[in-house]
Amino acid sequence: MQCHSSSFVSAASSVSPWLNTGVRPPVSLGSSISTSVDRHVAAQEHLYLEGEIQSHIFLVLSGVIGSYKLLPDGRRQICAFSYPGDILGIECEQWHLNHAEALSETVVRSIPATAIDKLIMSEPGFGQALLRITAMELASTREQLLSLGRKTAKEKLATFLLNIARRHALPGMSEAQFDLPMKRYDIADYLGLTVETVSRNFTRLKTSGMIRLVSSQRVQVDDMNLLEITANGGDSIRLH
Amino acid sequence: MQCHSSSFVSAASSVSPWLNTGVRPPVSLGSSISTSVDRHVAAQEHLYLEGEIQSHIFLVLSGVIGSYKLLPDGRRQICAFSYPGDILGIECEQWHLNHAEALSETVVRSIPATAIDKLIMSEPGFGQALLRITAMELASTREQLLSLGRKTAKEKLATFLLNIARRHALPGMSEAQFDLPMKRYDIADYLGLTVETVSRNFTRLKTSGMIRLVSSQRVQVDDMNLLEITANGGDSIRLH
DNA sequence: CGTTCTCTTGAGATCCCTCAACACCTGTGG
DNA sequence: CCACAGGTGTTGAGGGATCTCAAGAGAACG
Repeated sequence: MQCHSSSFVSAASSVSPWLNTGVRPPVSLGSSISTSVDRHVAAQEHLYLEGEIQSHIFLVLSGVIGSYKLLPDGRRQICAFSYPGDILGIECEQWHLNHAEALSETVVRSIPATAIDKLIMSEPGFGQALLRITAMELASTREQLLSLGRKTAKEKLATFLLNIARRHALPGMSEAQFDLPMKRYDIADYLGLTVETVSRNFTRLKTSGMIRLVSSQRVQVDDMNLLEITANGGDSIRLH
Repeated sequence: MQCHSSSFVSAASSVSPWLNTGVRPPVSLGSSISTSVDRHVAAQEHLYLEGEIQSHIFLVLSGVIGSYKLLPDGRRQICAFSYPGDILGIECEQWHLNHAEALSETVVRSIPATAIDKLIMSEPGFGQALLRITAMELASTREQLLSLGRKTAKEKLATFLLNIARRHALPGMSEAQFDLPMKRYDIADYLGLTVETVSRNFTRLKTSGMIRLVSSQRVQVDDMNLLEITANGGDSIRLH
């Protein structure tokens, strides 16, 4: 289930000021990492478990990985979905602080931690790239905090769909239609809701004319504008 | 209201592998930064606003800073409290992605972004220290996601109090009693609740014998063990 | 063409929110 | 010294969004 690859990500990030100066180019990691390995991961298979020593970091090539935490009684919170192009597994400790599970059939490129360490020390721009990746992850996690803490179920779902739509709009692809690579149960655990509430709110978004479900896994956005307004709570009449 | 200081944080972090090898020392930033300035900030005063260009990063010396996001209708989510010793203001963009407000009278050391950039490029261990700080911030934000998404009000408050107690236990201080440097309203916006619910659950924790309120701002923990169990949902009988 | 998994829909229960009143504290001015 | 005002915290009553429990509808697969 493994095939070797000679390079990690093609473009190397240059050495440049991190904070205040200069343009911030899209992040891409290091130069050639001869030890990286592409690995096929079946749906439901785990990449790592909480508490395990962090031996690799991963670049998602296809599919989705869910990083999640559990409470003792089984309640689950998915902290992040990692889509193709995303990096996961960078931790502040030597062991992993959450579980990582493939939510669909997935291919990841796994890079040994030792290789990362070498690059950090040898290639000056590499550490900056890692910092930028981590800071971006932090920013989107904070965005998710706002969603979990202060948005209604309908707003949460609209926000989630909007984010996926935008991510799909990157190349020349239409942002109007896309696949949801994860199950309703996973969406629920990401949004801090139950499956039933997620399903009910899909229906509400359909009824409001924002989206259609081509299939239960494929979404067609009919009114991107209204979806965006809904995501930010703009359709509710709240005075404050 | 400003007094100059000659150094930022005394200890310099050394150049060492980031990921898998070696011990991970407690983080401390850079060597002498001659341009850093200590600044007194009144309660309710803002350090920066969302969208502003990021000109400085800040080290909290005393008090608390709240980093928060707003929805158009005024709903607020505090993403993080920054206590003495914490760094805030590291962003993945050139502008700030959230507001930062002093929640009590506060003193911060502000370091110009230009100085940070110089250190990143000149001192090899510095970028690693920033990376570790950001990764730690990400880890605690994910912990907060679990709280917001999956915990009950009582569990959220217990988790919050437990975290503060642990933070205060660091030197030789007792973790049993401490001040809450922020208002109920801020705690509510941090936990995704209303002030009333926060207040009611303070009462519930009191009634359960876990804590006492010396004053409304000062907490005495009587049963740390039970508090911890409550924080992780262990006192509710849930089978799953 | 069952079996299983997933998704949707319904009905009732529950936790938290909303609205409201009151208690407490502090500072101010009479 | 007291009256008052404003900010803060607590408590109560009722309502509503989401959860729980339950059943049925679709889709995937051997």
